[in-house]
Amino acid sequence: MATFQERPAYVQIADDIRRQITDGALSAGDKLPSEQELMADYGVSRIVVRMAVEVLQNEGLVLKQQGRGTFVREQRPVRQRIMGDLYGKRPTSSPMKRAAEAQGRRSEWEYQSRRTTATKAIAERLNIAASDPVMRTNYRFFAGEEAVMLSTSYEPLALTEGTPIEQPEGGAVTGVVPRFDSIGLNITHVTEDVNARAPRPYEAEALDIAPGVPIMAIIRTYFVADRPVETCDIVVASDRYTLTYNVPIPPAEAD
Amino acid sequence: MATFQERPAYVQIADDIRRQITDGALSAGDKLPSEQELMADYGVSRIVVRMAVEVLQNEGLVLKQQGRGTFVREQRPVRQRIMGDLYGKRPTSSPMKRAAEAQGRRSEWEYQSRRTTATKAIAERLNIAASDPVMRTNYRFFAGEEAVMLSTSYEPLALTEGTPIEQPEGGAVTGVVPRFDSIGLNITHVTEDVNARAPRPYEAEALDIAPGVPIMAIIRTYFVADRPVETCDIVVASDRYTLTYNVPIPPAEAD
DNA sequence: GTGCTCTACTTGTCCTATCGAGTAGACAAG
DNA sequence: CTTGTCTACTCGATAGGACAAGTAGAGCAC
Repeated sequence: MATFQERPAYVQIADDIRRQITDGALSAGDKLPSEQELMADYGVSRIVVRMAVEVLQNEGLVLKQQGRGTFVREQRPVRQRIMGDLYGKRPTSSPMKRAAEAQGRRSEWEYQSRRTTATKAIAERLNIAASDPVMRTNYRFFAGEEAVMLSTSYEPLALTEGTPIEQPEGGAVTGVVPRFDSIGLNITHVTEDVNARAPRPYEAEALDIAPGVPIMAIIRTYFVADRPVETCDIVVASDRYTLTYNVPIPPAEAD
Repeated sequence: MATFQERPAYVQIADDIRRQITDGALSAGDKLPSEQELMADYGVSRIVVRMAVEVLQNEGLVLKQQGRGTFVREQRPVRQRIMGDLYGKRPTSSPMKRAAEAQGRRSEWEYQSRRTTATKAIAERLNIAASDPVMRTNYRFFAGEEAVMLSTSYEPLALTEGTPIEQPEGGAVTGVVPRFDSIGLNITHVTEDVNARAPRPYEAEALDIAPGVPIMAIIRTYFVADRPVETCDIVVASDRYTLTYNVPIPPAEAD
């Protein structure tokens, strides 16, 4: 019997509009027909066209604006965040500052540091005991007016307490590597665990993230040999940032 | 007058359920109340509870299943894809194979190679002329039964034509680095540009991606000094993979 | 010209309703 | 005990309607 299962109308309409976007019949900035027009064009009720357009918005292809209409989104992750691209040079400032300066932008950020104790998850990442004291710093990075990156860093106070770098910001030296260099802890490598997910509501608000745009969540940890000295949760909007990693391939060993 | 703008009912209901999930009142695998129950609980119509639950599904927090109910999703990116963690050893097989073997899984993949010409975008990445001949290979990688990664690689035929590695797969040597080693091109480094976005419909189907789960799109390019020799588009589901990068920090230069 | 209001158009929110389709458990038939 | 069927419950798709709220342009008052 195998009744041919017809695909839902809203899916077919979404497919049709998506094809127009990928084919270029509709390009970035163009206005889609209004809901009334789409209802007439496809001969369906309003809920169907709303579901179709919502599919496209969740795919990040269009942006609905109340009172104005629905518009094809621009696809443009303009900024780059570069890791492992130091060309053999040890950094003398923070990665954020370097990336901004490389693109001729002023870098600006807000921060708030606070003494606290490690949660279980943070303790595990720093290889310390849960409830050991840490310095937690919340950052908001800006490019011009808009916030582009959120970050929360954790440093074990066992390492920094009483040193000039106990406070991550406001001292003479900026950047994790130079700061730890200044107290004789020479960072050897950094790991980044990258994942993507939909933004939490407060992240969407803080970073002004459009519907349908996921965020990239980075867990970064600095090491001195095998000992973690700083770990950090970073959140960036995927429509504004591309993460770039440059990984050297070591030469073959001589046997 | 400043009429206090009450937030929409469906947003408030979504907030309430989200809070129950983050607080642990509802944990992974738990079933949410049915739409009928939620209608009664909150005193709203069905469309409102459906909109509320849809918000949560788009955030990746719950999964709706027709005929069964709505369930809190598990948050568990189990697999890791590790780059730059070679501990000084030049790889002798593909990264995919190494990651699978490190976790005790068999690695399996399908592929299809085809001679074609470079598109403008690919030509730019390989630093060749548009419409120069390239070998394109589509991959689907599996872990057990499920597909976990899609990949499309491009190699300039100007480099490989007539050599034993003209076909990326099926030869004696596997993995990009060993293959190019075998024809005397010693890869020096690899760059990866990472971005996140909602899956395209065919990607969602091929990788069996649940609603609300974004993908990570990686552009990987292998270089011999400054010359690109292979470039590749990789797509992985963000609920199954974490990308891990290990970046060495070079020692300070002696002045 | 400047500023205001009015209006038409757009999407947002929410309602009642109906039928379809997938699931799972109860239960009867074998 | 196994198998098939029936049924209650679940979410999916769609119709048609109402009013709210944001936008932009026309046109009027100054």
